[in-house]
Amino acid sequence: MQMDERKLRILQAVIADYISTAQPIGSRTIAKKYKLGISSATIRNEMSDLEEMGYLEQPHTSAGRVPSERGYRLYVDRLMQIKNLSRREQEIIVRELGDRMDEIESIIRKTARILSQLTRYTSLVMNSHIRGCRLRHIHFVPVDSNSLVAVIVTDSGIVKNTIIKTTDPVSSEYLESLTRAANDKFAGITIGELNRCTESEDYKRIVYRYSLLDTLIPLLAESLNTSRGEDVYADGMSNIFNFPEYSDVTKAKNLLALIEEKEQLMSILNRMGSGKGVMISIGSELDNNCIKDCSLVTATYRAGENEIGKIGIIGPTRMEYDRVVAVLEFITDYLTGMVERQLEE
Amino acid sequence: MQMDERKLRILQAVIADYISTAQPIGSRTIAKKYKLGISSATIRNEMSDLEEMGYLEQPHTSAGRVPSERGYRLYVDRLMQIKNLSRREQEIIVRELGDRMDEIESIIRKTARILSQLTRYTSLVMNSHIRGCRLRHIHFVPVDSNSLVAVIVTDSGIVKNTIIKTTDPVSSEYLESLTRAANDKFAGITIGELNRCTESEDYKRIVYRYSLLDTLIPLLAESLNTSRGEDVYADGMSNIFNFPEYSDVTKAKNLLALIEEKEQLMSILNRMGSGKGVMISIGSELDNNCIKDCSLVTATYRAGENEIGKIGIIGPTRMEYDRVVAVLEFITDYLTGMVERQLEE
DNA sequence: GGTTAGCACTCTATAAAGGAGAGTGCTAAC
DNA sequence: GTTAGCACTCTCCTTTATAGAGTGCTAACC
Repeated sequence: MQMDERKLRILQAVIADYISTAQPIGSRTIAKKYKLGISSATIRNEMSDLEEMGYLEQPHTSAGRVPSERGYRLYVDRLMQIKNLSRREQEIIVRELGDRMDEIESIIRKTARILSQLTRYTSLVMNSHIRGCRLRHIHFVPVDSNSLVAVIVTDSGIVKNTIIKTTDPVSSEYLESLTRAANDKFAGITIGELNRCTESEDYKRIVYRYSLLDTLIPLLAESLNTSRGEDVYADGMSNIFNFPEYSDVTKAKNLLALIEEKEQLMSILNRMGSGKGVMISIGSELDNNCIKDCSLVTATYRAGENEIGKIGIIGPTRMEYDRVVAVLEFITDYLTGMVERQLEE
Repeated sequence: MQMDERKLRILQAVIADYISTAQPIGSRTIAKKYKLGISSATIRNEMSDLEEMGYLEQPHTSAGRVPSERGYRLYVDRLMQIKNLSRREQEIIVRELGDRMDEIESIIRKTARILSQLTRYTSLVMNSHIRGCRLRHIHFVPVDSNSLVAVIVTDSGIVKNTIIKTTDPVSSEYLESLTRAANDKFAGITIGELNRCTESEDYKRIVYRYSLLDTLIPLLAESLNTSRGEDVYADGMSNIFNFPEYSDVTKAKNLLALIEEKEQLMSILNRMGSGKGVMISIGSELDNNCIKDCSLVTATYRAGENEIGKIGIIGPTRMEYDRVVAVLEFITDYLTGMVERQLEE
């Protein structure tokens, strides 16, 4: 059995119809709705072939057909045409996100909100490790006699702060000179290098003068490098109830529980690959039992070569892939542009 | 018709049983399970009275009875006995939360996680406006030529940062002197006063020397005072599926959608009152149609007289109030203690 | 007068039975 | 290779019957 143009067009019609109706599709429906110039009987034969080839499935003998994971895979790889966003949708994105880098936390939330509103699915936004980012500024700010805040500004405009407790009291004057010294020495290196730089001659010289740094820098480096640096935010979770596939409560619960389990969710997102363009994982490709009837579509945005974060949409395998891909591409480009403008300054 | 001891005990039995079984309770069940020394027929008569008085309801003629909102209200006000947390549960809380004030964001998440795990309901954690908190330190940290971060540390140890864009380039030396000047003048006043202080003579004098402050302080004050200062975090949303009342998908969707709608959720939390002790709102008392079959139990934690935040549990009106109240009381006390230790330092 | 046993009655939930409808696969004709 | 026709299959919905739980009422009891 081999694939031909007509089979592809029938498969495309079945998938398009199933995505919009969630009902098994019969040969007559295809014959009526899509003017393929062939009768339902012919379509019936072709659909039977497509089933044999593994692209369609039958819920039961006398029902229509439903795309299989393999069918969706073929669809997203070869058949679907990515729709451009309407002018209005683009305007919404630009208006909501603004054109300047704001606080990272705020961008994450806004992005998640827009994603879920435009797609009507659940959106995920993850900010990655900032290991690869370069330190633009570091500031030590006193809190009380035994604790201080280290404020880090990276070249991509990300601001982070970490509370650090010290054993001995520290004066604010001392912190000021510490700030100056740290900026002199560490500005420009990457966060990842902070870990390793404790070996360098330069470091030893400066620690000799400012002994507290020897405690601070490792603490800081650790805090920035551990999982705390990574985080994932979800929005539009109630959207999952828009789809009949989640009228089964246990399925809805599974999905929701997974989304709340940030650790697991991040590992799934991290497995998605971070090449340029949009990544799609369908059903069992996700390799996680809780979401075996879900699809995940993600895109990575970056500053230069550094991955800054991932955005994604999770929903039923019967997903409007064309639309979701379009939205993700647009928003990723927009975010990347925003970061780049920031870098240029 | 008037209430007597026996009616109260029957009501208590009905509510306790309904909370654990979610099934309408019949007179025979009460007679068998709870040794009240009276027959089912007597109980039947009493239950009929309790219904007439508005404390019980009948789903249909030949079913058992279910507590009404009024019944729950009486129960939480007069009947329930708050259970103490087990040693093991207390240990979990202490272990997870630690004993020192960490970053506020991290505390919020941990608290939400513990709350939902211990109660098996959905937890809410809100941090309130920090208007009433006093400024301990303010620091301006350069980001790039046209933007800076204002880092605020309050006396209760809360750290906040806000990105501020400036029209003209600012040197980091200038920011340093600005930081010194601002600390001199503003340390010790409350965040709320930041708004009003622009009228004072002192302020005018300092602005005369550091003209940029005239732009920064209002921006900062606004950013700290607007809704951004308030935030609410939810955890354990998938727990709602543990309860048969949410096997109806539209109900689950309603609740979930409300929890995602932070603005509305905060206004509900803010309406809850912030007296000492635990507040309970049952069903229509919440005055919101989406959650008219939910109950919300909240507690406020504070530093001195300032409200720092609220923690709460939302779930079906058939809620284990006694347990939830115990958990909330314990955690609020614990958080308050943590803040106070911080203040003493 | 309050309490209780007994019983008829009501209502729901569950299972069984009987179409209606949609879709298929096969055959035979084009 | 394509198509019309048709018997067959399977689900879904409605109807019907039945079991079970619980009530309210009455009459007897202490």
